[in-house]
Amino acid sequence: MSTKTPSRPLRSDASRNRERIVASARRLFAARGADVSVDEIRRDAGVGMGTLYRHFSNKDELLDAVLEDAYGEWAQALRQALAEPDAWVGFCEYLERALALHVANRALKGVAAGEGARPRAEAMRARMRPLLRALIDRAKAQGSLRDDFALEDMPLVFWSCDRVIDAAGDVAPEIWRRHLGILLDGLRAEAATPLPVEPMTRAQVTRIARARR
Amino acid sequence: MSTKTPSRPLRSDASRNRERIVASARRLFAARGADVSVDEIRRDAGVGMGTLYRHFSNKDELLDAVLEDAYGEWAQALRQALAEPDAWVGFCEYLERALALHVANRALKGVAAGEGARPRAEAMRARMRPLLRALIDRAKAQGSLRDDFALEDMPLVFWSCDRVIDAAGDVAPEIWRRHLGILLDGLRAEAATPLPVEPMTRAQVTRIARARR
DNA sequence: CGATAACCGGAGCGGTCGCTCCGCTTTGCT
DNA sequence: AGCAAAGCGGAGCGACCGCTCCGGTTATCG
Repeated sequence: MSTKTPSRPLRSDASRNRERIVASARRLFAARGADVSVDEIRRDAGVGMGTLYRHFSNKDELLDAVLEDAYGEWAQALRQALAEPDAWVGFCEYLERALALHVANRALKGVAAGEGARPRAEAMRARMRPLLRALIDRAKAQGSLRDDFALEDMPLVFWSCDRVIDAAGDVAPEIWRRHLGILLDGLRAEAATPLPVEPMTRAQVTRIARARR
Repeated sequence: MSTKTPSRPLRSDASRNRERIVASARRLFAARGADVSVDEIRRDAGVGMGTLYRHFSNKDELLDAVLEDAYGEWAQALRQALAEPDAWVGFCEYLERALALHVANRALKGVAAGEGARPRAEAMRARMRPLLRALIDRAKAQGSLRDDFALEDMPLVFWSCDRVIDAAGDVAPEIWRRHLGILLDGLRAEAATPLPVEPMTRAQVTRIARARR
């Protein structure tokens, strides 16, 4: 009800306040993740609670709106990776760029795996899925990515690296690159050893995402 | 003040209640992790809040006491791993057994990396550290574990796998084995590619642990 | 058996959180 | 200029959390 294009344009004070909320939310969510409180955001923006909740019907909607740019950068990282002539390099660069975005914007945590009730994120994942599949297939065809890697293994990589980013915080802000390096060494075709468990099914991935909201 | 051996033995109702609290806590913490509320535990045990807090001066102390057996099993997994003739197999089995314990007892999450103010856990880590170093050095000497792996990389493995266990929950309860499999493939000496970042220092690991409580 | 210290339960405190409600103010059209 | 509608701020709700406090109960010992 609140973010739909209204019949009348916003009153000047309203649109000004909306911008201030978005700016504060963007800054605070990026710096400290999705569990910054709405109260802190509205204080930072210098508005009341009522003002915030007239523009965004709940916290998830605010998050989703504020993250829209980040979704775009994420999608661009994927397109750039596909443009890379070497399939393996492209695959690695995708992960590096996507995770660098997670470092710069800690509210992105969990978005790759589909957590939160955030329709824009859902839409982005749907658009990206075929590209991601292409990236993976291309690297497999090249013989560089291990053949038993599945699209549904992607959440493992993001869960894993996101956790390292979160845990290390400001104390070891670059250590996720080391973790990703080890993981990538394990994803090379030459390193492959039979894995003890089949990948998740799409249904499982979806159920896990749905359970986390 | 509460768990020290008292001058007098506990009154019969007191010791009975203590056992009920420990039993409930063990079951609930194991099933759902450390953030089960103390209120739920005391209700499950059928006692009042006062009773619980006379026996354990705070939640962390209850956790630490209840996890003591688990610490023992963990240490035993490490000793068994060192007894294994093949160094690499020993290394792998240590991780598999330790993480299987994390699945059976979700309150163990974060213990490997030193989170929480839990003295018994701290003591166990101190006792285990030299053994762990031996396990790693032995596997490196054998030429199976990559040479640039450091003791301080261990938290990466536990953070990473714990996160997968947590995320997958009951939907894909075995998928952590797949993740660990990929990670282990990346830890093999033959798979090693130069890593982009130095391992954490001991000081960093300590600071991270201290920050998380 | 009666005294008393130890033990009991749970209401309630002070703190989070996301979110609602409503009396007052401002804006922008007429 | 006047006025209704739109927008405003923030107190406060209800649900959590870990933990404290205290009046009533009960086990244990002389």
